[in-house]
Amino acid sequence: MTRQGRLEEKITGTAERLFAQKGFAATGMRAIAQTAKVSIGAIYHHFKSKDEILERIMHEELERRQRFLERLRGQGLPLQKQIKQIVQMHFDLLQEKSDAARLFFRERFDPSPVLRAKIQDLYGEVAGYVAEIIREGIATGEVRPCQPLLTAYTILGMVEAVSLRALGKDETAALFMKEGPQELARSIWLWLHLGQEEKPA
Amino acid sequence: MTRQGRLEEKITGTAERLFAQKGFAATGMRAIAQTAKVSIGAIYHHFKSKDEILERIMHEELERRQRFLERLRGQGLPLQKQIKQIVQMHFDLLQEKSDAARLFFRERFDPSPVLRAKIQDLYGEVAGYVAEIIREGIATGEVRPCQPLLTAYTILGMVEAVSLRALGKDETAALFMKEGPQELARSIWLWLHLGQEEKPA
Amino acid sequence: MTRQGRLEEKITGTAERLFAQKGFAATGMRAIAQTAKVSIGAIYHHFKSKDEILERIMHEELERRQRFLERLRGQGLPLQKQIKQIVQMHFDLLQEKSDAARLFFRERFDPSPVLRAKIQDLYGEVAGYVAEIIREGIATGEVRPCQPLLTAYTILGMVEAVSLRALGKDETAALFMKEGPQELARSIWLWLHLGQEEKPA
Amino acid sequence: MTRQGRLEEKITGTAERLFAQKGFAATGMRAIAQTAKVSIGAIYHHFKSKDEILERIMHEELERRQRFLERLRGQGLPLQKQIKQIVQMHFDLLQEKSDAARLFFRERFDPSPVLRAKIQDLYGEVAGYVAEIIREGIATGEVRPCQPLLTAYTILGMVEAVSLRALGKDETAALFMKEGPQELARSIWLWLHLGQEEKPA
DNA sequence: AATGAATGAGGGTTCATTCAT
DNA sequence: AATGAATGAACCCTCATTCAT
Repeated sequence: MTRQGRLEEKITGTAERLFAQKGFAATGMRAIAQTAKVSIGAIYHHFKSKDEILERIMHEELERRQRFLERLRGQGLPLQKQIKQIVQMHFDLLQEKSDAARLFFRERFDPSPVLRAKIQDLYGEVAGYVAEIIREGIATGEVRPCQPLLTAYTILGMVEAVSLRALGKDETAALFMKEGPQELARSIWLWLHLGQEEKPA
Repeated sequence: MTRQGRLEEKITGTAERLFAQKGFAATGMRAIAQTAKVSIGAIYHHFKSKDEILERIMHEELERRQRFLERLRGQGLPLQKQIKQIVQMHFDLLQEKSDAARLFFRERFDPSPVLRAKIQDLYGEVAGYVAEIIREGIATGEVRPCQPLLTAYTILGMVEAVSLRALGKDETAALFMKEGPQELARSIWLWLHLGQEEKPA
Repeated sequence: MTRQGRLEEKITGTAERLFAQKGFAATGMRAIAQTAKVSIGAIYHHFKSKDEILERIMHEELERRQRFLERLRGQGLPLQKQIKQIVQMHFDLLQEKSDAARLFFRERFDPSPVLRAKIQDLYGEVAGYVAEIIREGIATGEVRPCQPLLTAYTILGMVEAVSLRALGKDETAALFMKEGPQELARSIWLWLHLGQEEKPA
Repeated sequence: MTRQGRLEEKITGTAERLFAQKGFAATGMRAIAQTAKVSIGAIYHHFKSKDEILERIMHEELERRQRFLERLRGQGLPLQKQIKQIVQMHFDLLQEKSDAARLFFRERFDPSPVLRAKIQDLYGEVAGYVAEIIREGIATGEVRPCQPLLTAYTILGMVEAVSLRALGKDETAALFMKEGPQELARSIWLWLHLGQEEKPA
């Protein structure tokens, strides 16, 4: 059992890295086998197909995010704190498993319809959760009136754009990785919160 | 000349559609040739490689945006109006050539390093233009102090996230396509414009 | 192991024949696979490329000659006998593996620069050994003074010209195959040995 | 007419060079067309096929040698002089049209059966002529007893080996080109002539 | 559980040649 | 006479996957 887990992790870990570096389509099973120092037969013993490897990696990554959101939901934190936490989670996962994040950015469209649907569902779930927060904020008067779901997508877009840039290797990327979370959380809160005073002005 | 142009357009048009649907890597030259009702040889007569087809499509699409921005620059519109126009353009092109847009969202990471560099360059130009607008806004006091280029990337990220969702086929997508432009333009303006009064608070 | 060796031999054997008949460039991998009743994939499992097949054939053939020469070297035969043996070996290998010999005559110029260099190196080794014999002959006074390496090349040229003609299917070829070895050995010895008495004349 | 000739020469000249450099199979029609600054259509207007280009080049080169031999035959020169002339011709043609010579060495086996037969015929003719000279020499006692045709092939082999080496670009090649003809002519004569005194010894 | 030899369809690309202009 | 766009078979090679061991 432990042995099994070890081998599977070795495979998914290697695949994650290679897929992130060269892309799913461009990474061959032979490359995975050789890099992971495992026989091709062994891979097929644990995974039905190449698609399944990607699926397993993505699935795990998605679950991680879902678990986080569920935990967050139960804590009843104030709105501003929740936003901060969501942004922070994004960057934490980015640093902790940058390959998985990179892979996530790349292969959002490529995989099998099943997996693609799964990914879009999760994305929708995250967006829905954020929209819910916004909706509540509007109700309590903390947030200016707006289309909640659309605004949620907009916020996720901002976070993603900055994350993506933060994955680079230059100084700007380093700066983004370091200051991105606070700056974004502050900006977003500002933006949601303050808008309401502006209209009359 | 006209004949040549026709054939090349037939090829790029078909390729654009297939690449957008199945992905660049998963689309074979044979598939392009058969779908476009053209011989493989003819394709290679006009394009050096499969990469060059993608390159040409991307190049044209990005040039379209550049041309628009240049025209916009010459009109001397007020800042808020310019932002609105840029967001609107994004959505217009999205509706007019949804395949190209979809393709652009996919293959930003996949193609050969050369092509990737080219795409990033052209993308950088668009971002640069937006940054320039922001810079001017800061100078006139209309925009709160910020790093213009990074803010530009953030804005493009917002627009992209909403655009991407708008490409779907459900109700939400329709809603985003319809209300996205105004809502985004308003949001972005708000965000850029308002921050400055907040700091002292 | 045995299985592997069998398959590789089947491939090289078939390739040897086809290359010799139609030429390296004109022989396709499909033709080799079909003739050898082996899948294309199997060929590529054992050989990195088409070039490598040729390389392996050539290498083996040249090694065969090298092994012979090494054995010969250890026997300490008189010079005239050694020459006779070398010529005889040439013709024996010609009869035993006429395809390989034919192939050798063709493709000396065609293959990739890398392979060409390899072939020339191995050829050079054979020539070097002959040159060594000549050098020893000069030292003992049995051979007239001459540039040993160049004389070696000349000798190999003589043998090759006759061999090549002997590969045909007519009467002359049969005659050459039968009388070539003795006649050549006699001629070469004569040529090397006798020159020295002439100069004074 | 003159125009035609010019264009055809331009094509054969270019092809000769390219075939000699990269080999017949590896040289494409497009490469010939571009290098010769001629359209592909124009080539096909003057030559039925790629094979025909090679055929025309070879044919011309072969005829050149035949004409020489016929002229030589009519002159009734002494044996030694004839050998010298034949060797000299070989080297003259080598220097004058080194590409054609190189090509001749390469593509002796590759071309169509028709052309291959033609080449072998000429080779046989040259050998036959040399054999005839030897036969006469034996009759007059100037040459030691030997198998004339076999000896002729041997001689041609020597000349070829040295020629081939002389086509290189190093110092040895230069030396061979310069001294090869005399040295070879002397060696061969020596060899043919002197052998007879040896046997009794 | 684990191996890696074997499969063969399909990949992108090149080629000599044709033919409408 | 001359052009070069168009053809499509064939090129070498890679691939995910299977299966006997």
